Amino acid sequence: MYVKKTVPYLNCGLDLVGEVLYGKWKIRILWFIYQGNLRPSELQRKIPDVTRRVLNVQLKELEDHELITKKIYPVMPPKVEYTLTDFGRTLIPLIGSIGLWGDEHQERLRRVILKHAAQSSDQSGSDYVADDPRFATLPS
Amino acid sequence: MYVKKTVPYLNCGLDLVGEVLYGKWKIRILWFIYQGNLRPSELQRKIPDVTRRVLNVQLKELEDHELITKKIYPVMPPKVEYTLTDFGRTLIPLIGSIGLWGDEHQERLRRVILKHAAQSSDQSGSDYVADDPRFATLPS
DNA sequence: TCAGATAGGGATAAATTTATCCGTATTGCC
DNA sequence: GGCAATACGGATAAATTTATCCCTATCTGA
Repeated sequence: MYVKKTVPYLNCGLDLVGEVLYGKWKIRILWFIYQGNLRPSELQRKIPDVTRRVLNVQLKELEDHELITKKIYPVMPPKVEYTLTDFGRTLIPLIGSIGLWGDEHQERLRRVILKHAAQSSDQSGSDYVADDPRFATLPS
Repeated sequence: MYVKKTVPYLNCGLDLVGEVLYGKWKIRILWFIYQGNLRPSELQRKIPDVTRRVLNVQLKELEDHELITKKIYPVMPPKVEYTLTDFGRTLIPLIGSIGLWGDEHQERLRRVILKHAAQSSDQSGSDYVADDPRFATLPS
């Protein structure tokens, strides 16, 4: 298991949230669990792009951070279910709003994301350069 | 400049948001700009743990994604200011709520984060294993 | 008997992100 | 003159995250 070499930066609430929610699939995993996809195999079908390995790793971290709970049924073939903890559930409204914002701005987001991905060589260089003569020298 | 080798996963609003907000310092940068810290040097003082290099990289991405605007004053020594775009500003309420949630749950977050960081070898293994005999075999 | 479903995880590779180091420029201050 | 402040970005290294590959187990159904 990989162990961090740098110390986390925990100054404000935003930093703390980052620490537990930063992970490529974490927010989506929480959301799908909330939607009733409790078993790892169900989650994987919902998010085909994660590999099972990575899904397990992120689930473990969410569990360590007490956002979800793992329940192992001692049966064969194996059965495991994850559920949101009360703590994890308090995040749902936030995740909901974030998803909503994304949906509302879907087109624009898709445009800007695709524009600056891969080989799209955009040379517009649209930085605004103030040409106001007052700024010819920095006001002290 | 690094160019991605994998295609982005853009199925729902949540995926889209992830694409523009995923970056160790991005949310905090947006927040500090919102708070009036417009110049790169001011931002760096607010977030001492980012290096100027990385700060520039993330600012560039936020700019590419149209969340902030860069204004260059042609003066010497150089002066640059970033501002939230109207689009970027629509994110502020969300970021505000996230930060609030983090503040509210500050203690718990700090605890779970520190517990599972670095060398803290916790062997509690608190997974819940159902011992209900009904699950001795999987119900079909 | 063999494929497929279920779930887990070690070792390792690849991708990505973040950090370090250094060089460019100019002005002002001691 | 030397040093700090302002800002930018290439080359490269280190850290971190994510992915690939492979092996373990058992049961069901074709």
